[in-house]
Amino acid sequence: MKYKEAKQQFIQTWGKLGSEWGINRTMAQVHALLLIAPKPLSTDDIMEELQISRGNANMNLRELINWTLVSKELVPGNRMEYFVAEKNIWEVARRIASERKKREIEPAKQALLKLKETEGDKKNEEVKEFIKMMTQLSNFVNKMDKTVETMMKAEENWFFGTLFKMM
Amino acid sequence: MKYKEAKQQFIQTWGKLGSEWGINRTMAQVHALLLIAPKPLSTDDIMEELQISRGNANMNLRELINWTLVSKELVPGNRMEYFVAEKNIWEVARRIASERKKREIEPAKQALLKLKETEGDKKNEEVKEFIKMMTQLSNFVNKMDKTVETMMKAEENWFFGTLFKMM
DNA sequence: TTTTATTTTCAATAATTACTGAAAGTTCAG
DNA sequence: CTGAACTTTCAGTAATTATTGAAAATAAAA
Repeated sequence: MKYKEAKQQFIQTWGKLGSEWGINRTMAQVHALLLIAPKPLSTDDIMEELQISRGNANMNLRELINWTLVSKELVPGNRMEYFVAEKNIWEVARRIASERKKREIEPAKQALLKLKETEGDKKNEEVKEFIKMMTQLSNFVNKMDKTVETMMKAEENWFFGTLFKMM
Repeated sequence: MKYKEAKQQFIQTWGKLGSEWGINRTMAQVHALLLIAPKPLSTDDIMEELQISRGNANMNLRELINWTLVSKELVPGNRMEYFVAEKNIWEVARRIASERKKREIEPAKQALLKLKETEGDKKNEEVKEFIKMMTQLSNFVNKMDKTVETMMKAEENWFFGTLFKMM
């Protein structure tokens, strides 16, 4: 496969994967573009490559910056803003994990913790089942949370190395 | 908090978490309802509880069955279909991981593997950067894939136990 | 300061995704 | 068989989510 085709296919693949995991498709495509760019890209570069509007490009770039996956870079002698992505994939994975933990897991964890304390007749089958399930879920989410924390602190080779020794 | 309120809140929480991770909100809500149900539920029960149409309830139940998270259960002396969810959360997690691996990770993995073999001038900065990134991503996805495989075979206490010894 | 370049915002609109409800299909008791 | 009970499908519609583009805001240069 030729480079140009491969590039387009990567952008599509990354966009599709993102949208399957609840990430805006265009945001994932902008990320893909920056991941493979050997030099910083401007908003206009991104608009051109993905054929999207300035507003769309701008919003998704800001969002990628919020996710700490992309940062601004000043190109000397140039007023325009340029953007670069974090290129180390382990670091990328850690940052995504960290953001999703903060945005989605933690709130769910808090909610489950409260729900575990539901009042009610402990003899009632429904109430019993409910509390049992909330307890199970709460325990599980806590363990997943700790796993992500371990990952966030860990160095890649050590993490997977240790993990694969388990197998 | 009273049971009725807690139940509604759990359904909302689970639905929200699902939709944030690319799962149809209603499907997640049906799942929530079945997770806390002490007895099998009929399509009508679910329509009533979630205030949704028969078509919607039916489609989401089928989809949950495809995900192997829910199964049909025949209630003797009754023609109607009843549904139960797998209640062991570790098992639920394994099945979700297994399905997402199959549906989303594997295809991406295959695509990256092909893209790594992109032809082109190896002196060209863009081509060099592209191949470097595809190689990194491919390696990473392979490791994640293996991790999920380990998890799928493992018993919960052993898995988290071993993992937490790492910390 | 004024002008010009650039970024941000957001109301209007488009695109996508999800839902309804009734008709068609299936299953089973009589 | 036949008909009632129940399930599935899917065209039409509703709801949600994403995008555009132009005006407002900001920042740098003249």
